[in-house]
Amino acid sequence: MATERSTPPTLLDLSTYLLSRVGKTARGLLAERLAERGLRLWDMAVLAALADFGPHAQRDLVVRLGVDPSDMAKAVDQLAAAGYVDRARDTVDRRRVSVSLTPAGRAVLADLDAEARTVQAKVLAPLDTKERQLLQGLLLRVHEGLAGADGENDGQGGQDGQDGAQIS
Amino acid sequence: MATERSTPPTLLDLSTYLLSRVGKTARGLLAERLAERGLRLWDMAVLAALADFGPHAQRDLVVRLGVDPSDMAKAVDQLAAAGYVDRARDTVDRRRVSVSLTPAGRAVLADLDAEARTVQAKVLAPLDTKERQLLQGLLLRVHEGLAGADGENDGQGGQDGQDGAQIS
DNA sequence: ACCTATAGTGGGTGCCAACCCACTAATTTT
DNA sequence: AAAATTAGTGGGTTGGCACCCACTATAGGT
Repeated sequence: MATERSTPPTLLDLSTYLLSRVGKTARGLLAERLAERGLRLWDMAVLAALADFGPHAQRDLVVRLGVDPSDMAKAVDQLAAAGYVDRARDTVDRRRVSVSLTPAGRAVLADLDAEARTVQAKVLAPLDTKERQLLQGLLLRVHEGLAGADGENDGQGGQDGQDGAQIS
Repeated sequence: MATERSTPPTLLDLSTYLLSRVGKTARGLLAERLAERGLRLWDMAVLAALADFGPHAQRDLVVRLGVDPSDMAKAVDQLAAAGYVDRARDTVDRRRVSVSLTPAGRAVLADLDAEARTVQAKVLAPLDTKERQLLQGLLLRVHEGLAGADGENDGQGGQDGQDGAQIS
């Protein structure tokens, strides 16, 4: 029988395609794990930001992660409900809400990180250690490039422009 | 002022994250271009499949690309309306609809391919030619690994399982 | 012919990401 | 102290993807 599941070479030849395809799979697998804990991908991003940079005003999280303030509010809300972060009004500027990681939050993050690495191992299975590092390095540079050159937000009519620095 | 847009190192250290992030950007940029022509990412996949493997019964496209038959119907419908593919009932088995690329379709595909390469150039800007090839090779292997290892459609309980070979 | 299986379609669902606006509360400016 | 600005929220919209079911038309087996 002819038609097995095979991707058209035209596509396979496009790094863009591979990137997008593999990326999506990776994202999907990870998201699946996170979902088991009732979290989404960028709840993890928030936790990571707090862990790496310490407590943030919610506003700063918004800036750092490039999400809509309104969405951030929802995310933080959820994380607070789960006990992973604390929300406290800033004493000096009482408009601000200072968000900080709880021990539970730190623990979950470690957990998620472990999960991520498991997924990673699965996804990158065909590569040996050296190659993985190579890939990591290349991706990192590409990522940095994107962050910098993101420049021309031509704001085309599109209703779902994905400029920002979204995670999920 | 402190908080500039910087991604938490915890995340940057995860290839999974980079993959997903960069992949998403790539996808986004490409999708944006396609959208200008009223196409979506996997309209392109359909065109590519037809170009690479010749006319397909719609059913075979479904198998090859791993999409829902119903969704394929819609996609083909749209492509046909745009004049990029021809739909003809198979003379031997009149249940089947044979889908083939029109010259217009072929032209658009070439066009899209060019667009994709433009996007690619932008995304991979930080890398030199050799590195791009390296990346391409690594991704290709990872992709193959995923295709193979995904093995059985385990039909996990998940509500949005992303098994298949989806493009978009 | 009858029954079952297969190809394609149409309609509709749930989920999630990304946005946007209107509103409150607190703060800074004048 | 009024006006303007900024932080956070709540509510709701849009669009895409993946999925599923019911239905028609055609084939094939017996």
